[in-house]
Amino acid sequence: MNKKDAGELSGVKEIARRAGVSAATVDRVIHKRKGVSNKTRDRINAIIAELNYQPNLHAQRLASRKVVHIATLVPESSDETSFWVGPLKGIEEAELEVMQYSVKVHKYFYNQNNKKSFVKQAKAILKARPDGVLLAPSFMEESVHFVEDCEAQGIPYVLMDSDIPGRSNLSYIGPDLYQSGLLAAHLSSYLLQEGDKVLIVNISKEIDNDHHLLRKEEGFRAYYKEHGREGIIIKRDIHQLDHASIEAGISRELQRNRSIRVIFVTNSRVSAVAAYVQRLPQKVILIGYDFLKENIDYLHDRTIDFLICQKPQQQAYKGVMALYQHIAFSAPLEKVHYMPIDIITKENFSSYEK
Amino acid sequence: MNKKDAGELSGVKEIARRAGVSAATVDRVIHKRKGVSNKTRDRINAIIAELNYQPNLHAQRLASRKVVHIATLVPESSDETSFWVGPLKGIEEAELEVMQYSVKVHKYFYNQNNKKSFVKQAKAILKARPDGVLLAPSFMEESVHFVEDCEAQGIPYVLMDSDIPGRSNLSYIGPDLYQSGLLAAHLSSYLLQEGDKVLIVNISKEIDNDHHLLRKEEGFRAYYKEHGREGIIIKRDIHQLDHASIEAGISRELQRNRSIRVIFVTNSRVSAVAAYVQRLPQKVILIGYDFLKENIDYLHDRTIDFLICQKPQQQAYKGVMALYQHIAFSAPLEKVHYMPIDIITKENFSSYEK
DNA sequence: AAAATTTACGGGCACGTGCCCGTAAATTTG
DNA sequence: CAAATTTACGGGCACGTGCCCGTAAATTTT
Repeated sequence: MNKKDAGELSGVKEIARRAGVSAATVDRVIHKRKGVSNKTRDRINAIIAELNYQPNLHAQRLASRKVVHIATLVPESSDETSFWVGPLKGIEEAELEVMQYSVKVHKYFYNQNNKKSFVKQAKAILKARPDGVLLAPSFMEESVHFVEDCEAQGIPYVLMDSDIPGRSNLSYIGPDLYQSGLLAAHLSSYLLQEGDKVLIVNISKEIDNDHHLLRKEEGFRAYYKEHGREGIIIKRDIHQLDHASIEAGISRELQRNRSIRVIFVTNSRVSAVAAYVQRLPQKVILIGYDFLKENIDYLHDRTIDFLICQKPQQQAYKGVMALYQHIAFSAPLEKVHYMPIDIITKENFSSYEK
Repeated sequence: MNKKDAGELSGVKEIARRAGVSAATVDRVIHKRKGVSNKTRDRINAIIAELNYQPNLHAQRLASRKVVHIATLVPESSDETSFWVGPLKGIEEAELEVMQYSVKVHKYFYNQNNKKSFVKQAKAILKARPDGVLLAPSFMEESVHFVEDCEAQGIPYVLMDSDIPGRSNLSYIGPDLYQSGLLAAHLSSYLLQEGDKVLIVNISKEIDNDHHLLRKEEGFRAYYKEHGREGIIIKRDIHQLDHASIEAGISRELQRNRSIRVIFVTNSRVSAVAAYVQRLPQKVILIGYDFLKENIDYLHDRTIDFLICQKPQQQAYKGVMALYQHIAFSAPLEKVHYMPIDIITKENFSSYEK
């Protein structure tokens, strides 16, 4: 680690020297503040372009006396699913990393089965006027509303886990749900023998509003349609989340159709299905979603064969970081950032990075 | 973005105030320099612990007048495989990110088929005395030697892509090769019907020295051994890299054994196998390694069914960054950091993050 | 043409840390 | 016990940027 060759100055001072002005004037040009004659401004801008000046982020952040406020709005983790523990960890990881640099993260939570709680929290955020918002939308109509309010107030926001269909021009970090369904279909296609059937299972209180499930199912069906084998798909919607209802739904389908060999559960509730499937005499292949304790347990004893996962923790982490970079350093917000689609099996789950 | 509530000081100055000394003295304690009485040192250390003081990295980096030199030693990308383009990109990505902060990355390359070139480059690095080294080892004996020299000179180093078997206590970022073979076996097990066989293909000039291939094969075999089905495995080593030799090797096995249904190629040369398999009348399932243009093309037309991949670009990026963090901020070097094992198919390759 | 205002710019401090240099006080040496 | 040396500490500048404040010069108003 050698000493730096000192001597020539760099950054704003170097620009100032070349332009024959003071650093303060260069600063005014960079920040587009007034108080500089057009002539000087042009001269300085030319030099900035010529040197391809990039500000030193360390110095910038150090000198800035601003506190950045970021608000996050995600579901609280419930008994029904521990999925949201992951994103929360991601948020906290990011928080820990940036908090010593004058950034505050304000965490808001809503109940996934309760629209009102979402609206209430959204209102609270708007009142607090943060510098940026990370949102995991669940209730489509209300989410659209909230996002519009943010735009009206000029608050940048990032969506995660699920986008809002039909709306472009916003920043999204999360899975490509359609591709994810396609992939599940591709995987399952290898496992089917002549005459076998596939059962798609949607488990949600509001399936019709659940963009997540619907989009995955679309992708899944699209694959078999492309291959002219739509006929082998059977589908079952289950609107109650308790184990008894789920078991009843699945067992009915299995009795009705003996040749079901693969079950594709479109979300993380796959463990509830596994609890039933485990007790069956015949082997049924189970494909589901998300790296959760309860799912991994069934993966471990091979009741669940594949889990598809999209790094929920990293999603949230990246969401917060992207916002921070955008606000603090005016870095551009990527329009869409699809997370990789990971396939987890008994063999590789131990090295899976959340 | 509000103004920060000014008033109370923070960092070193706050510690100094509480201890009733100057900031310079605190600084001496932090950096373990002499010139402080034991009494004062203890008092200051207590306060540091109490406040859980973490230095401001922005200020630290800004104030430091050191230039950090990092050397990287990886294979040059050849006609035979474009694999090393990925890691190189990762290195350059990291370089771009840190170069404005007084970090210089010096890139050295060797020819994978030429031990001497490796030794020569290694020597050149030692002579340049960098602050850290990122190494992708190929020739085991020579790599061990190089690593020992680094240790002797006190230069921290990180291995990537392949570790050195039997040596612990070094930093490694890359795949868990054994697990990777296990996973391939698990995948393949779903695709086999009664009576089918699996063909393992190793393609390398120095198979016996190639830790990569051997370790993957071990994992693969272990899976079938565990399930009492070792008998279905057939193996073929191919020592020449040209297409004709590869084709000859594969076709011989296929003729000898008509029930081969799955071919597992233990490295990125799978595309050469695909070129042959594509022309066969029957469908053979192909599993191979690495996200390369030539492999993706065959994935796209479904000649290759699965590619296993371990984010080569990210490996290199993380390697450089880990070194930088370690040297510049004396962050700890993780002993082992296994990259996730990703399964790439036609459906998900477009969202794969290298 | 003098006064009031606006424009255009420079000086200088602050952010938190690293580190050189100067100097009283403590200790060792003659 | 004075002189030489060592120890223990404080002062202060630098890193590159942000931004407040002061002030000549240019422009407008009376």
